[in-house]
Order: sequence, then C-alpha cells, then structure tokens
Amino acid sequence: MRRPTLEAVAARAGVSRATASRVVNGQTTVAPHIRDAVLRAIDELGYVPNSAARSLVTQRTDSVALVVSEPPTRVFSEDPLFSTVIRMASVELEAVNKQVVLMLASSAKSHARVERYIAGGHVDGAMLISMHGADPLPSAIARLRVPVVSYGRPAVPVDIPYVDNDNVGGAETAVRHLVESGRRRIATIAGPQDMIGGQDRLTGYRNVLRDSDRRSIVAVGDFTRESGAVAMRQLLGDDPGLDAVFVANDLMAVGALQSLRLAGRRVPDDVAVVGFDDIEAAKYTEPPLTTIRHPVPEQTAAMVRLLLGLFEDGPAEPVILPTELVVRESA
Amino acid sequence: MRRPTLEAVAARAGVSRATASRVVNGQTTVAPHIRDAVLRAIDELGYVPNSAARSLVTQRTDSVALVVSEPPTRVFSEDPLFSTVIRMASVELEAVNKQVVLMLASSAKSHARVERYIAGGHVDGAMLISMHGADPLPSAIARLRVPVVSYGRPAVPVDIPYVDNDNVGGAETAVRHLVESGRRRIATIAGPQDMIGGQDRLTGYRNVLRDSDRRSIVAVGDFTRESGAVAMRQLLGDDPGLDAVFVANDLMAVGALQSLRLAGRRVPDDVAVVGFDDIEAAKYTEPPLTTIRHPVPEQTAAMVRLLLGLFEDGPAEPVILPTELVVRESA
DNA sequence: CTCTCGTGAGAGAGCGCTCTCTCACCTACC
DNA sequence: GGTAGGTGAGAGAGCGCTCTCTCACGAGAG
Repeated sequence: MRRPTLEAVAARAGVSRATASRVVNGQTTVAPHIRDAVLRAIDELGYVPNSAARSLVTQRTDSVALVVSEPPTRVFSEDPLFSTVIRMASVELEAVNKQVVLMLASSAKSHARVERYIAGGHVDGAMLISMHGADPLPSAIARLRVPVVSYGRPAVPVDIPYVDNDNVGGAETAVRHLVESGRRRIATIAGPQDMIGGQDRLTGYRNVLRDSDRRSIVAVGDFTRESGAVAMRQLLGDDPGLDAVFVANDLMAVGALQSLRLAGRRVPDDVAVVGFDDIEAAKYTEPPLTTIRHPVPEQTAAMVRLLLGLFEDGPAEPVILPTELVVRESA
Repeated sequence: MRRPTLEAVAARAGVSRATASRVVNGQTTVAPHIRDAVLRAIDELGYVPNSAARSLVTQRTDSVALVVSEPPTRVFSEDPLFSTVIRMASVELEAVNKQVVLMLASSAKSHARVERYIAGGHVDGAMLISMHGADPLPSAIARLRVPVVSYGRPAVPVDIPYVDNDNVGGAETAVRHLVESGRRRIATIAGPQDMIGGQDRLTGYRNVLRDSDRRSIVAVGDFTRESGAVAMRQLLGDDPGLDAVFVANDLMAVGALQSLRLAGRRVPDDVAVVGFDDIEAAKYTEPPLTTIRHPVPEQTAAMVRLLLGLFEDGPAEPVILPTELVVRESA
C-alpha cells in the first residue's frame, strides 16, 4: 500500500516509464493523446514524483536553506528584519520553483546539525543571515563546495559572496546630518560589536566625529528595544549635556526615545535622534523618527539573485546597496 | 570533482562497500582494525552520506515539517507562541536525530507548495500549527498517508491526532474568577473566530455568563497587541460601565491595559482584567496580569511524542492538557 | 577428524527516477 | 525507389546507498 511509482503510472497508461517521465517533466516531444493518457493515470493514482529518487539522479534538490544564526528569541522578536528577509526570499525562490528550508542555528550544536544537513545534499545552496563574530559556518559550507551567499558582509574575510548595504556610509550620513544641524555633543548607541553591521555603523559615526573635532560618546546595545532604552539612560548618566544621539537601529531608537521621554528630554528640541533601518514603526514614534533607510526587500532579492547566479556559475561579486537619509521630526 | 561516495571510502580503506556502510551506520559487527581504517578513510575524504540515496532505500528522511499557517508578520511578532513551539519542537526532535524543516503556509499558493513538498517524500511527517477556518491542509496531508499531528484542535473535525489545552475550561475558570470577585459587567475581547482557540475561549466565556445571568459584551481581536487596544476602546465606547474584561490572549490584554490607562480607568479597581496564555510579559505589565497558564513547552513536547508515536504505529489519541489560573494583580 | 555453529565480510539486488542511446516509422527530396 | 532527416517512443544504464543473502573461516562439540 505504498505510494504509486512512475512504473505504475506508465503501466496504467500503457506506455514506457521513459514516456511517463517525459510527461511529468513537461517535455513536448510526446503525442497529445499519449500525454493525456499519462496525465489521466497520474491523476487517478495520485502520483507524486519521489524527490529522493529524482535528486539522486539529477543531483539537484530544488530547495535551498535559509540559515539564521540567531537565538529564536531575537528572530521572533519585534524586529521586522527576519520576517521580511524570510518572506521575500520565499517569494523570490518560489518564482523559480525552489523551496526554502528555514533553519535556526544559534548554538554550536545546531551549527553542526546545519552543516551536516547541507553536507548531506539536502539543499542546492544556502543563504546565511545574521552572523556573529568569527562564525565558522560560512567557510565550513563553502568548503563543501555548496553555493552559499551571505546577507551582510561576513565578519571574517571569508571568500563567499554577500549582499550588504552601505553601513559605514549610512552612519556617516546620519551623523553628518546631526553635525550640520548644529549639534555639538553627539552620542551613539552602537549595535553588537560582534556583528559587522554593528561595527560598521560605529565606524561611520567615528569617522564623522573625528573629522568635525567632536568627542565620541558611545554606549553599546544588542539591537533590541530594551537595550536601546538601557543604553540611553546610561548615556544620559555619562553626559547629561548631550544634544544628539545616533542609534544604530530603529528598534533601539524606539527604546531610546522612551528613555528620553522618561528623563524629561524633549525630542528634537533638547536631544536630536537619528535611527537606522527605517522600519515601519519609525513612522509612528513620538516624534516620527529620522532614520537611514536601507531597502531590506531589495537586498534580499539581490541575495537570491546572487545565489541563483552561483548555480549557473555566474559571477560572485559582492553587492553593496546604497542607503538614504529619511528626515522626519526627531532630528 | 564531486563529493566522495561510499564506494570511494571503501576503496581507500580496502574493504567492500557493505562494510563501509556498516561502519557509517554504527553496526558493531565490524572488527576494530577494519572499523578504524574505514573511519580514517571517511575523515580523509570528508565523506558525508548522500541523503537522497539513503532515503531512497530506507524510505525515511529523518526530517519532519513544521508547518505554520500564518503570515510571516504574525509568526515573527512579539507573540512568543511560535518562537516557543519552534524551539521546543527542534530540541525534542534533535534528541531523536531528526531535522525540523520550517515551512510557512499563509497563502493558498504556499499551501499547494507545502502539500507537494510533503507528498514528494521530503519529510517523514508533519506538524501543523495555527490553522484557520476550514483549512484543507490537514486532510490533504492525511490523505497522503503521511503521519501528521496538529498543535491545537483542527477547526473541521478531521481525523488527525492533535494536542491542545483546555481552552473552554480555561476560559470558564477565568470568567468564573471575575464573577466570584463580584464583577457585574464582564466583557470579553475574543480571538479570531476562524481559529478554534478563539472560538473555544469565547465559548467558555459565554458558558459562565449564561450560568450567572450576565449579559455578554463581546469585541473581537486577532491576537495581536494592537487589536487588543482597539477592541478595548471599542468596548469602553459600547459599555462605559463595564467593570471586568476577559481577554482571549495576553498579547491583546497588554494592548487592552494600555487602552484602559489612556481612558483613565484604574486596573483592577475600576476594571479587572484576565488574560490567557501566561506569556513572560504578563509578569511585567502594570499591574501584573492575572491570566490562564497553559504550558506551551509541554504541549509542544506532547505533540512531538504523538508524531513519533505515529511513526511506530502507536495510538493516535488526542491529548488535552489542563490549564491553570495564575492570580496576579489585574483581577 | 568431521560436523555444527557463530562471526565477520563481500556480492549483488534494488530503491524510483532521469537521460542517453537506439530504433521504428514517416515524410520529403533527388 | 532509395536515402536523408526528423519525430516519437522504448530499452537500459546508473545515480549512491542499504540490506539480504551467501560464504569463508575458526572454534568447539561429538
């Protein structure tokens, strides 16, 4: 009582297995009446091709892994990043008939699982998101000769193509905006320093402050709203006279706005705030958040294109997307 | 330059393919020195078994699908439900060496994809979460003779085993608590009525109100915080004199508390609030939320056990877990 | 010394599919 | 009429693995 095979379909339609296979795979060199007979047999038997058998011979699986190196608590948080990347990647890949297999790889143990899964040939390629520090996963996967791309530049210079936005340039634009609007004591709430995005945005901040002879005032968060609130309180304690803050992502900026309100500071009158990301919520903060937009859907689409290109031995050049200052009311 | 096969390992170790296979699969009927030779060859070649070939003959894949019938925006939201279920299911299944493949099936199109994926034999079984209305997926998958379980009772009486908590009983306990503390006008913010959890909790509310001769006052949300805030405003408009509200999940209760605060109502003095779920955030609301606890990790573990049982032709009895009233300060 | 039995290893079939090679048949042209 | 060329369909190999069957060998019993 097992699932029907192509053999059974062929027998029922009175043709050879090869012909049945041709129909299943949409080849046009089959006479219409034979084609119909096969399709009818498929329908009657409820035939579905066995994917293991198929990929054993084609050496393809038509699925790709989307590996998120982040604890579930952060993946499933208010941060719309993961949600957007996952949705867009699914949409883009479904358009070319590929299935996305989502894998969470937070611990070292799950890293090993993911690596074995990919090494086992379950997927044709992998997309990595949100890697921390010297994550061994990219190079491990690349060593398996499996096509792999990264969302965001890997922290270690490993030779895999990636798609990123101009973190340094975006941060510079943000801080320059604060400088040009006459702010004197510009602090920053940086992102996690084991992530390249966190590092680069801090670098951008430092570049501009250095050029404009201002002192840098730094607190570090972990991209969550709470950490933004905590960091802001800390900054106000360290330097009550600060009049501007560049926050490395919008979610932390929301937390920072909250702390500023509780501390009785008016935004932007007393303290100007610029975020980074331009998430949906940035429009609805009080006051609406000035921020750096980087287009997550476009970046995701570019990542998918890059991966699909690798399947065809295409070029593996990193892609850097521009960012843009969105001026609202907080700065 | 393709991946090494078992044949290559066998050749290098100077044994037959069968013996190499025995070593790979941990059989003990191999002499130690031969075993070592094979392991060395595996290591030197970087051999990893081809999963397609293996599952072609074993008829197993050692992976199971976790299908979430919900748009990504809700899956990746503040609601810790999905995060917890996904994490716990992964942990439980990794313990028995199975891989979880996460699939989002929000649209009808993605439904078809998921069905084809499962029909294609990519997974040994499926777990379904968060089904809406007359979701055709459960019966479609069951028809494929693929073991399938559901997290939560399916809306349509379809013959697949499920694990649920006592939604009706929990809601009754919550509302009875409000009745017994002397509340007269008890409203509810119900969950989505195309989900069985939403329906059952409303039923529990109605059961108790009917028995205690009170009028029901109902607003409907969709389990998000925003919808809770909106529904609460609506209830206050409909019946400014209400003195209690049972909210069908904690996330909406958080929104409701916010609306009550903005409307100048004190909790619990003016309006008592009871939620449902006992999420982490319920401890930290102002005031801390009285709620119905149902153990998501246990429910998830039970779901996994149920599925594993199905693999061994075990019993397929639905499991209903009890709920518990947690009294804090909001009621 | 022969027979039985247990143990460790190899031979080989076969899982369900794709795809190349081959071939039968038909049309068209010289 | 013969050959070339095109078209539609079948035969069969083989993808990489597991697992049964078989067998060689050595130990222990009669």
